[in-house]
Amino acid sequence: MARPKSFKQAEALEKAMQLFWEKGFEATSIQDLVDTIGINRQSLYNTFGDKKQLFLQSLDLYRTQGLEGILQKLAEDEPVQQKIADVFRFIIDASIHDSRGCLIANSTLELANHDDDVATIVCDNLKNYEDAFRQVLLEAQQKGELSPDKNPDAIARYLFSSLQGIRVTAKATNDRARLEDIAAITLSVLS
Amino acid sequence: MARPKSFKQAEALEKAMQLFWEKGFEATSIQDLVDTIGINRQSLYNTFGDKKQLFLQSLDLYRTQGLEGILQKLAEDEPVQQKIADVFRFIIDASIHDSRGCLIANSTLELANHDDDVATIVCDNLKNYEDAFRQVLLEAQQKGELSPDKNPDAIARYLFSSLQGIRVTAKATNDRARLEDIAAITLSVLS
DNA sequence: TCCATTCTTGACTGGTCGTTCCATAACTGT
DNA sequence: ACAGTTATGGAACGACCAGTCAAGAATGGA
Repeated sequence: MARPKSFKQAEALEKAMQLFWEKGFEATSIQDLVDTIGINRQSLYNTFGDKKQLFLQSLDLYRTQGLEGILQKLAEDEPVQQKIADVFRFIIDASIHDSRGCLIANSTLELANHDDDVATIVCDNLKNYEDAFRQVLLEAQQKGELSPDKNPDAIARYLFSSLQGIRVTAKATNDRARLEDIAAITLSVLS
Repeated sequence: MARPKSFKQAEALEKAMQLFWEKGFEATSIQDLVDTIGINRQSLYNTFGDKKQLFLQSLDLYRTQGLEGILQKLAEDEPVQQKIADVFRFIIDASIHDSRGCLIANSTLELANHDDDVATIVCDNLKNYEDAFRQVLLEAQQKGELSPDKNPDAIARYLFSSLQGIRVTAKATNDRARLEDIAAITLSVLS
């Protein structure tokens, strides 16, 4: 039919995502992307559209990957409090080993109040995480692992907000013990 | 001795800070600053140095102003839990009325892992807030308003981290009730 | 084999970036 | 009134920005 692409689109998008994650939207130039992805400028435009479209696709890829990881942890056959603690431990590990933090959070603060498309993805992400936590908390109440006095809706929001806080705090301190202190107190409201 | 400036330096810095707060560091151009501040390009360079120096001065101005506001609230002659609740209510109000969020948090995620000067200010800010909370929590323990079982150090860290989380969450939802739910659960660990 | 289609290449666009130069204006102390 | 000093204004710098163009290369189907 026609000449095939000389690169894999999924791999290229992954590289773009990594670079946006490293540098942020504004600080990443098309030239940076061309160099990092290793494809030609025009191929980039043909495949992904302009810079903002490529960014949105990168952001959505990150969101999907991240959510998937969390959902897996929450689907384990373990006590709910332990599963949620695992999620917090995972985020703390990630924050310490990777100074880029969270691409969603970075993009939220950089762009969400000026760009509706970014705001939509950010909002979806919030909703997905809160839903995941809420569902697991409801199950916990059914199993008797969580007091029926607690409000799963509100706690789900609280947990997500706490995770965001930890990610921001982690950029100001690399002290794992401090972050674990925060997580421990956060999780104490579950018992 | 020489020709005096035709503008007030403090006012110019305030305007620069407002603009950086609105747009972020990368998205703010020197031309934007010249237009917004209303002074000549060369005067800007003479007075504040280059773009990054001006940004650092703006960031430090914001940090000082913000900290002062919080310290005032924590110095009131009221029960400690109420004072801390006031701080949270204040942050929620600010987050809802001002979509720019927190300049420190914005700068943390945009720049802290690439710029040591920004990281230093961000780190100082963390320390100042944690110190303020810790001191107030220690006083609370002395007055019997807070259980001696609690660890003021860890709770101080936890409170600051929670505030950051709320500021990030507020960019994804403008629903005041949700943010107040989060604050209520956060503060429940004090009692 | 040849055509239609798509991908790749590299030069190129107009515009904007942060920063600097230099001539001139305006002020103070003498 | 003059000298010394600093502020101002506007033009200019080279570098880089996001995005486009046209020509050639490579493929699959007929």
